[in-house]
Amino acid sequence: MSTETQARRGTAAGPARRRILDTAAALFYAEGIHTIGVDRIIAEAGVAKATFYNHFPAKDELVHAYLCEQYAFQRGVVDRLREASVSSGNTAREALLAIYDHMIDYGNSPAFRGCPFINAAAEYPDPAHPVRAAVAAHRAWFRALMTELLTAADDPTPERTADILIMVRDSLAVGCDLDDPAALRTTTRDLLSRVLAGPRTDA
Amino acid sequence: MSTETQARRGTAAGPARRRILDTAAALFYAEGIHTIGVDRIIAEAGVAKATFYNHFPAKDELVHAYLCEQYAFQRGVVDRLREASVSSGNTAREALLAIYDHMIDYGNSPAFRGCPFINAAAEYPDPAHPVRAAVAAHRAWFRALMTELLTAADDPTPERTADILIMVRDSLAVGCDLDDPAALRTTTRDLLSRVLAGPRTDA
DNA sequence: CAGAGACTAGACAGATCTGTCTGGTAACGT
DNA sequence: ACGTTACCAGACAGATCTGTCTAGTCTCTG
Repeated sequence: MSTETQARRGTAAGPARRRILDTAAALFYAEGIHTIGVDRIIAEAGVAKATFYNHFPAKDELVHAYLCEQYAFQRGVVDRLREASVSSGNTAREALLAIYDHMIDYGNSPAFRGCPFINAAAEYPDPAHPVRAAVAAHRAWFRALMTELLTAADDPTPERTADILIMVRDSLAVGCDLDDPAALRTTTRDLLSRVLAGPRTDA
Repeated sequence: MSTETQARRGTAAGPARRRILDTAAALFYAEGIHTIGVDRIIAEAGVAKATFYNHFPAKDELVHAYLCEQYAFQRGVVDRLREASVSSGNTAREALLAIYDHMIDYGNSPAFRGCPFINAAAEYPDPAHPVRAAVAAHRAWFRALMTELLTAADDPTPERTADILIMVRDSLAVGCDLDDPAALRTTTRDLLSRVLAGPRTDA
């Protein structure tokens, strides 16, 4: 099969599959995974049921694809932020803070409803479920990213501080959904200022 | 109706209602709320369906009761911890750290599956739903508790630091479920040491 | 003893969910 | 022109979910 055909209506990138994934992502994120039925996704995506089950043999496959796309999306955002930071001549510490500023902005957007991975994990408690593996992959990526930036920023204990920054990320996602996200802007910056220079020696 | 009768099999404290609440709490927490059907609660509690719907007119009422009990339970635990701390002559700061140590222990228990309130909120995104109100009440209590202890511990900015400690709590709950809870013991203590003496002036 | 109230057992209705299957349309490549 | 393939429309099966209802038991109270 020619690549030209694939680009137009190939199995891997057909417009139906895209529509399914986009509507599923919006619905899963906004209303939860278990509450959204396949019928609703089909109706809102304007897709036949057979087409849906042709692209995704089971609902779980769609859920997994949804998380994989979220993962890729976040990596893309971070990559662009880092490039912008590098081309501006920023330090690694400034690049790291830019990532958190972006997360705070995102948490303040009206559609924000928490971290898709944390929310999915709450709905899939079984550690052996593929959803949990997707969540773990995303977390491993973020941990490595933090460690790398902290090392470049000459943090005295990059792995340790990275673990702390993951905690900051998680609490930011939870708090922006459950508390006042505007207040968390100040709180998070304060927290980062207390965290980013290493453990205290004067306490 | 005499209180004696109530104690034995009264409407407010019948053993059937207790069994329903206990099994529902265990199942909701371990496997999620939407995934647990009323039939399963009824079967595992050994209760007739009519009895269930007599005590809880709808499943949502049971969910709400489940969260209210969790709230009461946590308040009880904290109250006992504070009393123990006071009778040991501990400072407010030590009492606060004891609460976090207890949360870390809890997060390291094998049955730990995250914070029941955060998990419930993930399953009930609608801000107008009673579940969200129960979550907000619990968070308001915890914020007030932190502020009180920090004020007693002479923290220079108790409200601000309290907001940060809520973030620490949330990330602890998420992380103990999704990451290695044993590692979070060290990480959290490190984080608290960086946080608890106020914002840095040397950075 | 008689009545009230909590409880059990389980059928039942109606909706919804996942997944399958049939049948038809339209665009493409050979 | 023909076959392939992606797609649409919708019926259907089987399970499961919430909630209602009937009928009967048991225990305590008056």
